[in-house]
Amino acid sequence: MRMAELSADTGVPVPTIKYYLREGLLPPGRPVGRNQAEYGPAHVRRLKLVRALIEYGGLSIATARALVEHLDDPGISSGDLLGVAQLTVSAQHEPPPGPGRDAAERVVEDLLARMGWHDLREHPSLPTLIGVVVSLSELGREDMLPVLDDYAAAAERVAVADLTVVGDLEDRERAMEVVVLGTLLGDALFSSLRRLAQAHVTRRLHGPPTDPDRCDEWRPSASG
Amino acid sequence: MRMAELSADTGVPVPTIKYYLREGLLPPGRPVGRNQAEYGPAHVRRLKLVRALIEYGGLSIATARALVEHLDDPGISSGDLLGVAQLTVSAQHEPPPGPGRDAAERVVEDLLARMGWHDLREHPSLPTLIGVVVSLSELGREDMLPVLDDYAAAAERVAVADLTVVGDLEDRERAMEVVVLGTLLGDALFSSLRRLAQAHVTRRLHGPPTDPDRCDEWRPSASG
DNA sequence: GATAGTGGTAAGTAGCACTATCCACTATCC
DNA sequence: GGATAGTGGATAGTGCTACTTACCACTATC
Repeated sequence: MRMAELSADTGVPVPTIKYYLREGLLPPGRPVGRNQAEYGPAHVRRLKLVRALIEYGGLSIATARALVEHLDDPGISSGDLLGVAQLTVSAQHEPPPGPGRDAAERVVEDLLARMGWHDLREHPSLPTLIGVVVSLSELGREDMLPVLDDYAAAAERVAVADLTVVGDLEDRERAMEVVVLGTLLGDALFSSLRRLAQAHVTRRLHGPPTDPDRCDEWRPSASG
Repeated sequence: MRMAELSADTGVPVPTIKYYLREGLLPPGRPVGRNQAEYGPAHVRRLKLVRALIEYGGLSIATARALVEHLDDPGISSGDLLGVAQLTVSAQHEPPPGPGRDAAERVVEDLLARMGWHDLREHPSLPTLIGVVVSLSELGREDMLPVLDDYAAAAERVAVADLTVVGDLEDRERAMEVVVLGTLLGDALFSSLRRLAQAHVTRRLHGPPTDPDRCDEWRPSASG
């Protein structure tokens, strides 16, 4: 398989494939002659994986590279990879110190205690969680904090489902892929479902949108 | 209140405030003299809101502007705003047509039917959902599709919690804010909680990460 | 033997989110 | 009342990212 076929199979333009090769997102093909190389199904797969991570997982090129490097690393377990995937994907939003932050930390600590989630003080997602709570408090929206318990319960349910799928696999390479895809595409999956569920629940509670002139705002048009 | 105080209260640099004023993210102050203007608490609030939307909601400047424009629009209900918020925040990922897409559409349709979610055919989040399913199928990860039911059930639980908070409010302006914040910061909130839950569940099932040398990869360091 | 395609590299581009600089003017402090 | 810092407003520039274009010597194919 040459580059044109690789491009056709994945929908990724040839110059972009060259770029990904340069950036190490895609391993080079098996060289065959001075300026010819052979690509296989593994390249198609990797390219689709990278595109999915970037498009739906919202990863940057650099983050995607870090992830696929770990994917190729034989000395890493799927549990470790989960941590790496989580780290690479969590933007570090260190909230500014102050009384607001201290209060938010207490809120989050209490939540973790209620859930029975222990020893997560070092987790890279904690600062983001605390930062969101700080923002909500500064905006005077403490009335939104009680939903944290519902969110956490739902999150635990999702996590159990995630880990169950991984647990069924003994093939290490596949397990790693499931971890990465589950962590990253799972976010996109869940937020889509959340929006759909919101629409469903809203309609059940309040009926359809009140202003018929605005229904077209649900369609893809402007202001994206 | 002058610009310097506005900057001090929010942590946003003065040139950035000027930029936001130019871009319409922040309404101009009440003019007082030829080159002086007065800002109030509403400006502080709006600025914090915008920062939260951008930082934790991941919105672009253009999307944030579209949202705050709708926030100021008196002729829009909170139900409509939910739709607008969802639309502005959902990146439109139209998956390419083909047999893979048809199959994915059927998978999603069945899921919606099982959940009892009707009349969502036009919802802007559907293409994203279908796109993720297409990606998973193309990567041969159909074994991840069964978790969709768990995700959807969790999403419904979260949506009910979301809408309950909104329903408690009669003040329209506050309700709109809750909708926007809930939709956008809720994503960040939930994915943080999901990662924490994954860590918790993983540890309960498999014990701590196997390779102690890799534990430092949980800390913020490289490869972001 | 003409043409299209190949791998590889260097340079260019478009968009985004600021940031710097300048301006005439004003408020404030000594 | 004069120096200084700050104001609103505009234009231009910056740094980054994710490609895209252009070019090269070479090769496969018609």
